[in-house]
Amino acid sequence: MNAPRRLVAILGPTASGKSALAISLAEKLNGEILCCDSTQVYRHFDIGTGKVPRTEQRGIRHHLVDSVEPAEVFTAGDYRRVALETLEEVSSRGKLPILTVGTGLYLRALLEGLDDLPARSEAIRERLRQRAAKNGPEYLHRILARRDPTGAACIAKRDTQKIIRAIEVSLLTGTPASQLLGRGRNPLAGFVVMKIGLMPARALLYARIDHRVEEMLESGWLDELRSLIRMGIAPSAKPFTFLGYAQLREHILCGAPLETIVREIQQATRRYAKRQITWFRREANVHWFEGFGHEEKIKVAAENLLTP
RNA sequence: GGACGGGUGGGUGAGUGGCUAAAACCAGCAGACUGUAAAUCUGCCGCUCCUUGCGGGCUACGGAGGUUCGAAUCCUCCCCCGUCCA
Repeated sequence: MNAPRRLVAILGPTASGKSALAISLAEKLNGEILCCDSTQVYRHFDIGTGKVPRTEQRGIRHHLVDSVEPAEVFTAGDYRRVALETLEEVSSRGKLPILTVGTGLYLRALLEGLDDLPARSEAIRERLRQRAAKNGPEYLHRILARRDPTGAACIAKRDTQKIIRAIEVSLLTGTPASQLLGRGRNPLAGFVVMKIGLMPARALLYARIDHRVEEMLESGWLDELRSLIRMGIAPSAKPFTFLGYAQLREHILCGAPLETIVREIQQATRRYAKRQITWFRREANVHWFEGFGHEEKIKVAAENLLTP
């Protein structure tokens, strides 16, 4: 049995300075960065997803960024597969893997594993959505209640997305999803995980989010989007639904006033940050720091925590 | 100076005698979430008390009075805002 290797995960809401802290730690601790973010894995969507530009990476390797094409659908299961390989590869070279975590579900998928459930089936989903459209918003929940009463009790009547997945799983496996959950999870083995959480004061975080949206626009976000549209990426491609991209597209294609759009994006981003915070609060064994990752004192404190 | 229109909870705004602590929406807060997760969904949202109940008390619809068993809603005066006339 090999000695357990180390893995660092930096979690925090958007704009809390995860990247800055990760780069600083990587420089000092011989690390490389693995992104754990559902949007940065997409190629060509750079500014709005908050990717660190090459010029600011300070020579630290960033993995898992830009690994799929915009037209592809990338899910938590896919992330787990790719991330496991990368983790193995990085750590086999003696480098400390540092995860920057914006997407809590992806971190959970990697650390705790996913049950062995079938992947999505577009055909089933399409059929269910059509029937739902005809029969009202709570129709699908009634279907689920018949097939899987236990599962249905845990999902809100109008949470169509989760209901569809539950029905999908029960159709594909012949067994209610609620009975399959919690059986085949295979947690990550062989790593000691250190979780560092960034939790700046709410008001400061919100102010920084607002400011960052402006900065993204100043650094050419709109031009990036225009060129993405010109590239001919299908309008239904997933990355076009990402925060900000969706709203800015309205501006470009329908002429919605930019000023209003900016406020909407800031608002939506603040709400997103709040959801991330809710998720991360439940995460076990996190060393929380009350500040931003780019603050010198936080960098020092985090480094001390990781250097025995 | 005169004529209208208007002032409602953090914001927009409905309500024109009791069913109204006051619709709806937004913001805010809290929560759930195993293959779309930057997604999707849920709850709370005047203050306060407890035996946490479709519970009690207090405060609230610009201000002060009044009518009424009962007023955000009707009347009087005052203050403020907008538009128009002088």
